[in-house]
Amino acid sequence: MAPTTRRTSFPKVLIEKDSDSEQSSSDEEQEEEEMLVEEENRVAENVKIKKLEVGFVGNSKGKTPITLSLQKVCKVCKKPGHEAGFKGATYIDCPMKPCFLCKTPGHTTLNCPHRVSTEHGVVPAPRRKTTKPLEYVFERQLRHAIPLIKPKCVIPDQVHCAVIRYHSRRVTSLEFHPTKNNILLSGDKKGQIGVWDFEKVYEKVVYGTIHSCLVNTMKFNPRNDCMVYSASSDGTISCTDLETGISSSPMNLNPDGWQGPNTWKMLYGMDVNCEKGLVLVADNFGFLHLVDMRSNHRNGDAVLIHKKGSKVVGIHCNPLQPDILLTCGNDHYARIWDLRRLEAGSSLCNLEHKRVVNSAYFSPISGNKILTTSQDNRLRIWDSIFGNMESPSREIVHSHDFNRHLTPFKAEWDPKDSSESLAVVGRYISENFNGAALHPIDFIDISTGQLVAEVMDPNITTISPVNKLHPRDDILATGSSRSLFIWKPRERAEPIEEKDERKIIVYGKAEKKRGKKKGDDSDESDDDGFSKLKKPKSKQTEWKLARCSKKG
DNA sequence: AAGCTATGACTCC
DNA sequence: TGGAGTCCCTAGCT
Repeated sequence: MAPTTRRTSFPKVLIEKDSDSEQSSSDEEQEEEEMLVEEENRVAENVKIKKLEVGFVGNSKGKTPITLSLQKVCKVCKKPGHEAGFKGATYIDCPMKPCFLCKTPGHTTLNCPHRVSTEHGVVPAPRRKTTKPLEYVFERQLRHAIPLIKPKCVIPDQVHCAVIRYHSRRVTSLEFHPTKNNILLSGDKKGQIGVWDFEKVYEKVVYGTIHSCLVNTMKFNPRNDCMVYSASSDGTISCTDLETGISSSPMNLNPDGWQGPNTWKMLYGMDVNCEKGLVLVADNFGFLHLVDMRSNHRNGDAVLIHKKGSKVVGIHCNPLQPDILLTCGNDHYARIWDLRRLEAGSSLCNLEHKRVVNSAYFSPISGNKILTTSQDNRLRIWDSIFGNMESPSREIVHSHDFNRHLTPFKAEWDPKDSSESLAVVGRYISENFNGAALHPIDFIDISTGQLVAEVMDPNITTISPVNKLHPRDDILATGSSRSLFIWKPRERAEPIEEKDERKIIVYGKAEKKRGKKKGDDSDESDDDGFSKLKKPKSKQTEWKLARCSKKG
């Protein structure tokens, strides 16, 4: 049989035969075969072809040897002549594909005009002059509250402490305690919720029975900061007492258990409307549900707020007007609603995106701006909800690709920034930092698109999609894979001493494994994290061990 | 050390 | 409309 390989699926191993006794059954196949041969010949000049005799076929008289050509092809497009992948700590794109960063064809990430170097590329959306009365009111009444001169921002750029492999699955959500400055809550893919005092580092609790899968959002009860609401893909909202770990379920959308994927409801976006005493939560079928905080029971019927059957991933109540609601989801829209007259199709505004919208947040102080993160690798900013909402005020190209194995990236405002221009978001594509492929966490001035800072640590080689800035202190919390990190400004972060187990705690299986043969690791003890090329992933969590193993 | 797999959006037919 | 197939930088385990 002749190989019936399609051109688009060029094989890594070709079976060549010396005899051409068999003809292709169709012209198309023949043509394809010719193209393959042509390509092979062309590439043979550049790429070494190893030939390997593996056996014999044919009749008993003259056995014809099968020769395998191990020809190097691009793992992305399966075509020869180039190769995509890591060269050391630098990733080489496949030139046949559109740019991995801005998604436009004609160039690769390496020479993309939007490549993060000193600044992000900004695509200014057309800013139409409007004479809307609301915008006028905004200019008169609100603009003065926003300082024109931006305050100097302090970037938490050094890891202060960490718990490695704190969770048994990847971290999906983070939340700072509203009053206790040192408490960080973290939810994971398994449904566990961690409570960590990051100043006492070892003081941590993991509640493992609150949910059975992904903790998508956590919000504190504004009237009782000991209680936290959590929305999960198990279809429940839980209300948990952080002191005791005892939780109740004010809502369970899957009371009959698993009846198949078509009926299983999952809860994603959630927020609290303190004025009305409501918890608002949305599901994967496009519906919004309300829970009364006093009675801890459902309030009214579900309302369809996004395309039926599509996932609603984000809900945010306006900080100044809690009845104004911002939602976003898989139907490629962020939508603004008025809670006082909420019904299907009654949105005040629909903000169109090219792909799924991972998050949409009002600005934290005035509530007048909107920042969205979309899977088309763009952050979008609307400068005034009273202004022209037809198109965003700015689009910032930023690498935060969708990847089914990662928690979706969400750009988050700095709640302390009075100018409402600083946002933090993890970066997907890695950069070669002194020979290590690292995925930094970016601080972006969303009023200009400028990259204010990119923070990274040689020990964190995993992508950090979950980030939260502290409501009062200059602290950044990061969830990266199963680990948590607390960042502080370099001048204020206590340097982590070698052998310092007070600041970096390592949990998990690999530690035990490595612990047994700790002595064997002595030959790695000169590993400073920057000394090699792209470090193996397994090195990520060897932080403490790498430091501890430095002796003398 | 290579291979497996958890898993989701999107496109195509 | 829905099912099958595809997919570029994952992370962790065997």
